[in-house]
Amino acid sequence: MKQSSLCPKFEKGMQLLGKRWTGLILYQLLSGPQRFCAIEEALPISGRLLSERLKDLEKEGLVHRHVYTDSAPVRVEYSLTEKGLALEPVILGIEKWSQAWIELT
Amino acid sequence: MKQSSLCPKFEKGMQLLGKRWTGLILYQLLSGPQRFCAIEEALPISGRLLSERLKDLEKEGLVHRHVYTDSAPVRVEYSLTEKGLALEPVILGIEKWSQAWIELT
DNA sequence: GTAATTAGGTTACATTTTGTTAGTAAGTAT
DNA sequence: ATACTTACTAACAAAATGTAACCTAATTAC
Repeated sequence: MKQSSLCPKFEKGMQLLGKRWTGLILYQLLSGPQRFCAIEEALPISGRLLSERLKDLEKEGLVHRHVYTDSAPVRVEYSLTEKGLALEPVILGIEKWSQAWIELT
Repeated sequence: MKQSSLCPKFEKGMQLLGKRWTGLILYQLLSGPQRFCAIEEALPISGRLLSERLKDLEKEGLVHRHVYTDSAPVRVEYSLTEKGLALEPVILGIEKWSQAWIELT
């Protein structure tokens, strides 16, 4: 791997979205705060990876994690931060492009 | 992995962009048709993977491959198809988001 | 009291995908 | 004949992913 003349911010941003599941998880959260199991059911992703991705996204500040300790079993809700929400147009753009251009085999 | 109620077109589109390097390769081609070695130099990607990704993108119809046999050594030029070019706003959107929100550690 | 259930994970391990390095084919230049 | 170039491909190690089983703590069913 060589040096690139790419903007490091852009490179990092692409690395985030260019990771499997990230886009779909963010898309799912666009419809509102959701619990772990709700996201797991909505996407064809396994619990292991969902957990891993949510941890990444939280670390990068795109997703917020809120634990409700009042009820049991514990409920954990994930929601988009301002930074995550700022990706909405991009994600909806991908959705539109897919509708327009992708053909199913 | 479970069933999802996701739109299959969107899922496939995300799968494309959610593959490592795809976004950066398309970004690079936005600046015009380019040769294999030019893309390789512009991005921190190895020849093996660049070759693999370009083959994928060609198969999906986002990229066109043109071989110039007149000169030697052979020149191969890659360019965006209409379908690939249609992703321009999305890719530039990711660039803008990265500039605005990514902080370098 | 014992067993089963639920939510949100984690561990262990097989399979795939990546990254790295070396090598190939066809045609030039020396 | 030897070296050099472009655009790859083969071989193999390292990392990421998919799959299944298990864990903890509280709650309910029997």
